[in-house]
Amino acid sequence: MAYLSTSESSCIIYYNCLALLSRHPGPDVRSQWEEERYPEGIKWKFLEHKGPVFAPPYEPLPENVKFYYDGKVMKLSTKAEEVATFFAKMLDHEYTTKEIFRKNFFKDWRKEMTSEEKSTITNLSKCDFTHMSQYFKAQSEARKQMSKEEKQKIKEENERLLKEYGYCVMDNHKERIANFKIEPPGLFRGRGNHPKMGMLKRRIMPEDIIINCSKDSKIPPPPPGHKWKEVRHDNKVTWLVSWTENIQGSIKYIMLNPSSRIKGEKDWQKYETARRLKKCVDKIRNQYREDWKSKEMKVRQRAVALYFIDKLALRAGNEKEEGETADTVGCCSLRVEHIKLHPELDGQEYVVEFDFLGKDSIRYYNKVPVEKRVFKNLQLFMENKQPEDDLFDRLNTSILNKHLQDLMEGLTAKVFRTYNASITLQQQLKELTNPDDNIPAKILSYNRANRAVAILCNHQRAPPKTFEKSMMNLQSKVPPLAQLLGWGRAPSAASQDKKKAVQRIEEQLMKLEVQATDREENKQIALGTSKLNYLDPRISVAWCKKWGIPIEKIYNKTQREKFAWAIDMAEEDYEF
DNA sequence: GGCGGAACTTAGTAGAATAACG
DNA sequence: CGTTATTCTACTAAGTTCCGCC
Repeated sequence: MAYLSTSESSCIIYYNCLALLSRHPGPDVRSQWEEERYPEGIKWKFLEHKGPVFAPPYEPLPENVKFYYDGKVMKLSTKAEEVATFFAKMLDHEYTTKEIFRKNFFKDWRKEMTSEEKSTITNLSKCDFTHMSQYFKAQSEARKQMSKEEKQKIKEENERLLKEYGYCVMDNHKERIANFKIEPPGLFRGRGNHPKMGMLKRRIMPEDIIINCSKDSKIPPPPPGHKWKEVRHDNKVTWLVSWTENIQGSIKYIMLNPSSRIKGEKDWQKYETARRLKKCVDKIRNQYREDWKSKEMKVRQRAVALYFIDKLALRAGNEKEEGETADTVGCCSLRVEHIKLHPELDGQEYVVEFDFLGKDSIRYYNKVPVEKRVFKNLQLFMENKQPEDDLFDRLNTSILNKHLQDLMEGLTAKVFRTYNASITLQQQLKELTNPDDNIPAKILSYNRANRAVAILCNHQRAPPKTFEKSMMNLQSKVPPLAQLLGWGRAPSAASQDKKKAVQRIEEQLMKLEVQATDREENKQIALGTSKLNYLDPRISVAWCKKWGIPIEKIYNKTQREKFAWAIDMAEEDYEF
């Protein structure tokens, strides 16, 4: 078959094949196609790459850059100095004032010291890193001031590195690697109130590295004088390189770029699963509403949790090991203290007030009117419990997902987020797009639809530091234009040229207003995450085709590469 | 079921690159 | 053309899911 072709053009054939399938997205067709290519969990047949790029070795500080302990100059050993520089580089950051950060840092730093240093340096507060810090600031300033030629040289070196290490060959396709550089050593910066913040992330050596590639490929050589930890040939996984990180003891991977076949296919599959949910979501909703009445507490809890996941797009919420990570929760791990019940609030009945920290310690705050049965169940679940007790004490993600699997093949909690995000975009686009609008106004509508999803998924960002100023700048452009318009309108018998000029200015003015509105509404909302991970790109592609919007207005270059499959397959009548 | 490990997706942010401005 | 605002990319942390073992 065409898509098994090994020729250079097979990439195009592959996409065409996807396009063909998209018009007949039956499960048999796809599994047939997948089986042909990769029987039972086989991810590739050939994989060749150059291995990772290691962090540059530590360069000791120049002699004249001093570290002071208790007011006196102290020369540090190379190892201790390196760790000290990590701290010095973060001196301006709030992190370095936090008790936990300082405690963790100091403990790990001491491990790198010589016994002499260890006996001298016993109090972090007596350490003076300011000179080191100033040196680094000067360095980064100097980097900014570099000449064009010097900057060009660095750029070329980066390009060389990318060219040599940034690509691999997987099944006859040259693919871009997402992260071919090994994470450099430094101080761990967790998000939120992380118990391990400030700990030393150690330097990764070739001896830590597991290489994964095919037997018949050219195996990447370790750096001279070094050995890999292991070379394996596991084609049931997609990663090229892995190592174990020392903070949480978890495994890190080097994998392919989102533009790669293997990621694109998976992404497509994800949206197909969400579309299958669309077909049975009504039935599932009826089912969980029935389950609210169940005799079994476990079933009731499951049904209420699922209602939250569906209605509020909450994450599943796995249990976490206490003291290992920041205290954050998702649906199944909600505690009594995270919700407040209001039989009546602001004229609404049965309101649940949510207030908890979710992924990345982003706060979820929401007041939601729920159905009476849900409310009564919640009261029941909270009876005789302490604030720190689990709300759903008979439930976890594994129980929930097992149940979901029974309702639909491939259904898990996160599919609801994908489904609700994508269906919301589609609905909002239908509702908000005004056919008579010009392109900028239509794009504003698109962004608003996107924003509705971001709000649903609680995708927040810190307001940009220059937000107020940039708003002012934008506003200040309006009066001169308006004035110009006032002049242009005055003569009653305006020439053809003048009319055109007026029209142009009106357009500019309108564009400006649209821009200002968009920016204001976007202050604390991050659109990127939903765009990249939750919205079926075919919805956006179809919308662009339908309204004659250039796809570049919606997706930048990287995004177009990631969504190449969708851009190729979706027609203007695509329905999620 | 409970647990730990492995693999993979999803997440916000810092800083680089690029565009807009004067 | 240099400076500043905005956009994009790289980075890596933090989730979810699945699987094998007891």
